[in-house]
Amino acid sequence: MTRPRPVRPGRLRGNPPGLRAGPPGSVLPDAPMPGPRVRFAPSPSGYLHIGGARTALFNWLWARSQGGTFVLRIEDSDQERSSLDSVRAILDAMRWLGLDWDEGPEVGGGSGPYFQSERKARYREAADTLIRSGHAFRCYCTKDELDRARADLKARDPKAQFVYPGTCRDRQGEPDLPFVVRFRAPRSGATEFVDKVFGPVSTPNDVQQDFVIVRSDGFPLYNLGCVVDDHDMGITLVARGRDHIGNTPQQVLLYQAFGWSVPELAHLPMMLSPKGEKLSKRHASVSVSDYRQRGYTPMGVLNYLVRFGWSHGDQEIFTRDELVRLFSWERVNKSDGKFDEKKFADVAFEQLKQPRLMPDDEYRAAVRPFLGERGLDPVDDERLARALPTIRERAHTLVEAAHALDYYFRDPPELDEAARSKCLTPQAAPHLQAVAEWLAAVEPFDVPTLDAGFAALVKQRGLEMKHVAQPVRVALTGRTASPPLFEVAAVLGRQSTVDRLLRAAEIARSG
RNA sequence: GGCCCCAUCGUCUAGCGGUUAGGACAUCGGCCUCUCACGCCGGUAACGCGAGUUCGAUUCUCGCUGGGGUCACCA
Repeated sequence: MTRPRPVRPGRLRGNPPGLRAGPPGSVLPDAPMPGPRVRFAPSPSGYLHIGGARTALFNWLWARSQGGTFVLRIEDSDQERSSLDSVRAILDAMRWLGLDWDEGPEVGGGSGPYFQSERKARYREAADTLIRSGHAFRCYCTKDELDRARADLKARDPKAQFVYPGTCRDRQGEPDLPFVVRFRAPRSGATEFVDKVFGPVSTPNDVQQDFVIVRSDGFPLYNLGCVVDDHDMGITLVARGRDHIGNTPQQVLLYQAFGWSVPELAHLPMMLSPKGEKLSKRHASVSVSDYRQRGYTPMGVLNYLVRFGWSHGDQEIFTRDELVRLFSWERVNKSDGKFDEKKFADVAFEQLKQPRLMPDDEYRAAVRPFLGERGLDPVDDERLARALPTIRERAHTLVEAAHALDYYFRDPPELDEAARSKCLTPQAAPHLQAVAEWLAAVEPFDVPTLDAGFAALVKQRGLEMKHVAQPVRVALTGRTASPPLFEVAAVLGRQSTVDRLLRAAEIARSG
């Protein structure tokens, strides 16, 4: 159901030749795809935030489940805060998560450009339309004047809320002064919309003020850019975090002023910090790339995120296709939730652990970079394939998996000092020697035979299993914790197993 | 403070008038065992409060309380 979309190489900005759109607002005749058009519109002022990823996911799921179109738009109208590095980081994280976009940076599409910084003329044109129709006006008040007025009011009445006094509402043109464009907000009545998640929402207009839609530098403000782009790009449903529900009335007002129909709206409950505040990096890792580095898988991340506000009975873990098949707005919750790293870790582990959800070959490919980070590269794929089943249930992340696999690929294994001093003692030396000699000759060299033979050997020497097993474990793995002894030995093979035991016996003898 | 929104275990949630209020994480016991895990069994733990509506409210309505969001030439 999910369609992998090859991403075209090329310039980061703009569209590949041939995909360049006509004037904004037009749709290429050969482009139409049925179904809803949704978008994710991050602001490139940092990494991809985990909450943003959740928003992107819900949009993506809706597009994919309906055979619609997922548009990625970069809201970089604030030049101060935007950076190309951030754009790269966001695109990279989106791809890693498998949230592929049908239109947007690097893939083009029929309603670009997809960077707001390249659409300035269009916003200006839209603002002029509003000025001509009387829905907006030029305001020559400077930021300093307004700030001063704000401060004065605050001094007189600390509780009062400053609202733009309408100074320039009916002022005649003063061509040589810098200006912002303000929307002429209604002062009576109410603005209403129906949210797919929250239902009807109504806000009285008397709390509305003449909000700025174009800055003095000519760049649009969020509400204008958002409305114009969503309209021009043919967006049929806007899904975003609930922190945006408050300026939705302003956007509705803009749609009405333009004479455009309002797209469907769906606001998502917020992901709050464990303490119930707005989630920020003070509380937890909030960057998608952090989880990638920690050895979480894309589906591990997505599974945690999707249950945040959406559910399907008691099911906890889903495949990508299941999510696409099952997702619906009816199942989206209204109440905010708190981010829980422990639960996140468990969901990620659950996803990683089950071969049904993470096939062995995928797992091997995913863990390789982490082995590489440990200096284990290249590794023998055949051995990796045999080693993997022994550690899967022991590794909660790919980082842990790489650690758990380490001694299979490092010869001799790294010897933990505490393990050495505790287990490789002079008393243990003869036992290690005996086990080595037995293993050198035992036939066949397989797990059941080895298990049985070892038990017999221990008994014959009048010892207890636990006293011999640990030295052997340290000999084979360098550690006191590992998969069952002979599962390790079977992966290592006879030669390597015997070598490690003899070497350990040697170390043990010298104390 | 104005406006908007929300309300089931500590957390994520199931529930859509009648249930011993279910699952998962976390937590606490126990089992399994060559270590570590995995797994399994069991325990503690929730409908914020008050009015209605109803034969009957966790579920519907209102109020209260609590929590969150938002009030920029950020998005």
